[in-house]
Amino acid sequence: MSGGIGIAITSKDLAALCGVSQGTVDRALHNRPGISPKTREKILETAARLGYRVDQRARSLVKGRTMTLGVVLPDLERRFFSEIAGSIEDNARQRGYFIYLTLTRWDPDEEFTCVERLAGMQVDALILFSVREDPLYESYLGGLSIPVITVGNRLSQAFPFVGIDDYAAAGDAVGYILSRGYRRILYLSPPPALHDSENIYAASRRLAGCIDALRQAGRGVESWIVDTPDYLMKLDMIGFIRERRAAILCSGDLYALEVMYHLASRGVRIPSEVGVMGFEAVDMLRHVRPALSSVAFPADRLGARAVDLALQRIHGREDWTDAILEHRIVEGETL
Amino acid sequence: MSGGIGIAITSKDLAALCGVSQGTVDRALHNRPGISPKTREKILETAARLGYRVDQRARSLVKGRTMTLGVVLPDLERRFFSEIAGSIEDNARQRGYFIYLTLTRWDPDEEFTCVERLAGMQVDALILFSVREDPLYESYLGGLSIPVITVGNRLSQAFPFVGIDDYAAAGDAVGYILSRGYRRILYLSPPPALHDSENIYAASRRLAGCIDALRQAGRGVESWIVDTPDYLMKLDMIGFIRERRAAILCSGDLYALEVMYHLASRGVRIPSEVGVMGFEAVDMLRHVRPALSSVAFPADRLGARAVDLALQRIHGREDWTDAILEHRIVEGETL
DNA sequence: TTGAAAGCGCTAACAG
DNA sequence: CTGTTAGCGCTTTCAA
Repeated sequence: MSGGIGIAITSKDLAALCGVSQGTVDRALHNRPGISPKTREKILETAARLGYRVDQRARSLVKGRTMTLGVVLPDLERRFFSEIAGSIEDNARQRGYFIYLTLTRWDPDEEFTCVERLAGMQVDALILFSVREDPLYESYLGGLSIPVITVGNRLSQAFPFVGIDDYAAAGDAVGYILSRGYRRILYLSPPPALHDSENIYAASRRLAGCIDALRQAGRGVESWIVDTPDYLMKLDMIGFIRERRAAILCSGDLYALEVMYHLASRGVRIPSEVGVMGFEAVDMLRHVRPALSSVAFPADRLGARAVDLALQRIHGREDWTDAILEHRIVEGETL
Repeated sequence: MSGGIGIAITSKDLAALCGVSQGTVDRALHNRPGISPKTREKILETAARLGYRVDQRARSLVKGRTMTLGVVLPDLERRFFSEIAGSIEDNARQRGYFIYLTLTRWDPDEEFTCVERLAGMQVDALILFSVREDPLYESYLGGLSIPVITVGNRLSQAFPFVGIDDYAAAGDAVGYILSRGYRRILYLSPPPALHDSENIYAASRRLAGCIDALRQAGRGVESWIVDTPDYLMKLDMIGFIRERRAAILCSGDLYALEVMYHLASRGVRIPSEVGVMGFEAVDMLRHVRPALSSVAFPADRLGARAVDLALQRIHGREDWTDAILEHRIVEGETL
């Protein structure tokens, strides 16, 4: 035995071996009525003995459904994505669906390629975290013969969306920071879009939520926004920050870790001198000290809802509504 | 537009619309010889205009290859798995393959289900991190009509294996701990198999490597093995451990974090009182203090090699050899 | 250069 | 109860 030397057996083979027609074999295999117990028994027995397995792609050709969902994500590095991918897989498999997983690496062109190829594979629906922004692309997606569900990063009202309220989440984060007594707040935002074709919906909603919350906080609050890749250098205005207690709200836990690492190397103490808050609440970090204050998203439920929506649309239901699930402030030790 | 209302167009439609035969359409689409530039142009033009896309599953039926790889992993929680999944996806996609991702949740029965369903989908090869141990299962896998590549956890010599040398890695970890001056070492091992059907190859190799290295270290070294789920309680012999400097080698970074968290809550200082070492070297933890000493696996290269092997076997090459890639000690601040 | 026909493996509809 | 036929969408002969 050296792995994969077997020879596949077809329903036609089965028919020949049992001396019946293919139709009868089919009846036995999917125990449908209109077949005598004897013949069924015989067919089932030889099928089992020979390890017959129905060819799902042939089946899908006639059934018109492939029982697979196309999933398009930027990567699996960020815990949010691996969590949502896991959740989608779980839910899909439990309902008899497979998932084709494709990663775009944050490249809008790559995303198009992925979608195009998945469409060629005739997936029954698409679950898409889009990083692409482009009216033509949207009408292209709308013109596909399969339902498209967007997740995490909204594309347009035309497609069902599953995600959190990023605007409110950022606002709540700011609110939490304020409630901890900070009056000097810096928001570390992802850089603005490099190209027109980038979809930064979630990031811009967060930024807006942050700005508005800071504005509402009124005169007593000083604030900064940093959105450049050299943010660590920018933070070396920390001499300045250290003057009086300031807090840094980071648009992701990973950035928060980098910031904390950087601050630590500068001898800044957290949270006594500078407070830090993340965004995403990576599970693994629950075991790390100091525990990072953050905003948690229900990634597993997002994945479940995305699959729900996909299956609903597959089964022809047109009365979908977006699913905005609740975020949650995670109180840690860094504020 | 409301997402997925388009109607798919077939090569037959194309033929009718252009007033040619399906065969001619095919020649145009895959620019094969035997067609006049004119007709080709016309066909290509209408194909583009109508958004024709070849149905890959129909194509696969006649071609005999689905251009998809089945990937079976325990979960995506552990960074090692999400990293290897990402790497497999990257490499596969670059070579024109899709991946069906399935997760077993560490359940041997679930694993069988996944493999069985993937086989039904006629994937061209299987990349499998197996948690199942069972001679029947192995011969079942060997009897499949597709190649099986094992990754991370060896199944048997019958299947190509891509992984690291767990035995040596554990030995090196012990060696590193010794080199840091520790003479009292505790190894935190995953629990032994609960059922006969569990494949704990990697874990047992690590344990063996650890034991042998400790034995070789000789008389001057005291050691303990803990392999029960209540390991944190067991660690509360730390009053004892604290007597003289001891080190805890954990079979995974996550355990190491838990241990450190636990020790911290007991007021034990790391590494001055107790040293801790992990296994896996999760990338995100590079930004966490104290930086965890650990053993790194080249997950991305493992994924790449697994895809290589899969494609080689798909293309009929039988002269495979296992790919044992190098691990690396990551010097952190916890030892 | 093009068309017609057969077939991949399966299911569904209609006869018998 | 069972067989035959047609067809899913494509590719691949083999004729014309």
